[in-house]
Amino acid sequence: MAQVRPMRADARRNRERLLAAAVEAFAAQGEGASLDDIAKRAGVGAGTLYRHFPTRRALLEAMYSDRIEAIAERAGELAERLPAGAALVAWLDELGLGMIQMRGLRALLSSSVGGGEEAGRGAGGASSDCCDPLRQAVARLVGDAQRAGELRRDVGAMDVLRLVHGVAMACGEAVGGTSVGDAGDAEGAEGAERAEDVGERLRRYVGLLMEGLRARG
Amino acid sequence: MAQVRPMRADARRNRERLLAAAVEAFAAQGEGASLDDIAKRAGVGAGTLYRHFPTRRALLEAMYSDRIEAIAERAGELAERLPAGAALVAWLDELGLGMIQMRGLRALLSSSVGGGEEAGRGAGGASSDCCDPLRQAVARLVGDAQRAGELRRDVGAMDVLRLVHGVAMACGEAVGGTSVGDAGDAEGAEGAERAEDVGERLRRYVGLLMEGLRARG
DNA sequence: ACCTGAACACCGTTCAAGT
DNA sequence: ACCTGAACACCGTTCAAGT
Repeated sequence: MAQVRPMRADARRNRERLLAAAVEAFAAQGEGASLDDIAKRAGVGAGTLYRHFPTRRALLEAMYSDRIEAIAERAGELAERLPAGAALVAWLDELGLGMIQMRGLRALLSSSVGGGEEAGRGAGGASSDCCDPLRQAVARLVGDAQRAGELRRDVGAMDVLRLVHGVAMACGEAVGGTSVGDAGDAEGAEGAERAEDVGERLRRYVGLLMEGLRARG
Repeated sequence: MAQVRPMRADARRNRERLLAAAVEAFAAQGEGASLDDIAKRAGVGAGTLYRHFPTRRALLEAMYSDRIEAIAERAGELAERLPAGAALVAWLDELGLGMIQMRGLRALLSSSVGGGEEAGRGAGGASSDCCDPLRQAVARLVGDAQRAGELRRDVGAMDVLRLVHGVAMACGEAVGGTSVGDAGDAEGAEGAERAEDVGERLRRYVGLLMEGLRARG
């Protein structure tokens, strides 16, 4: 699992630089930022990027895997502190906010959850997946809520994940952090909204959704 | 609104050919089919495509405007034949199925509804929009259902549109009609599912969603 | 008035040559 | 073992030349 032999010092440094540049680029230009551009920002050759991250998806996974695991771990904390139904709602809010903040994560989950066609699945063993921790987390919370009689028993964990994913995608685009002074359209980020507004909308939508998923007494 | 002067015969013919080729290409290759390819299929020069459809979005709008209007008109029929709540559900099912069948329509609605970043809004007067008929249709059905006491009054028509759009996006990719024998991955359309399965899932999800949106008596 | 297709810019991806 | 960067293929877009 871990590297058999530690990476050469320059390789490790390049890897870090690439990841940092990628975070910047995706934040500023959204998904589909130019890979060539990322390599240049990082000050490495294009080939080096491909050596470390053979696909765009691999790069996204590396960027977000820490954050994904952190979100997955929150499930355990919430499950301890809150009743099962509330824990599920709270966790889904956090997941949705994560997807709104990290544009790339949406594409990842998209292909991981069977949602869309962006960020094509890697060729090969399609099964192992960076979103596995999320799947496990939602399975646990959904199971708890069902056993507690707070959630319909005719929906599965994947249904819940898919629905929240869809809702988050439908919530709109929050205006990104460091938007570079693009020479493009005037009027600034047309159509984008204040991050808080989008976040609030997400919570409303997750609430409505949960209303439908709640077990009827 | 209508053409001031009728198009020259060859122009009209090319336009038809381009639309037919586009329908084929989008069905076979999904969104983001090559525009150059579409021009070649249609047997016209690349410049001709741009003359008729300056942006990818313009092409998609022209392709789907008939279908969009047909769906919008269904709202009136359903409103006459069914109680307000049932009419809304039935119409949302049809809209969702439309979005699943027409991959391009999802991207259109995405940008139209403030959902995603695909299919960038056309520069210029962003207000007029091919999805206006859908907006009007949903506004009518939502209003009816609210007046009939069958729908919460704290949600707006756009909320409903966004939610159903999100749910449809989350439903997964139906396997397309005429999938050309691509030399790509083995195993056929990996991850795509039988159209009926996706359609059934959509109906389930719309049902769950409506459960949350229903007015509590 | 409209069409053609060569030309240009840009991006992803590969690979021979370097250290 | 890893990096570089030129080279290639592909796609969107424009525009001078044609009819």
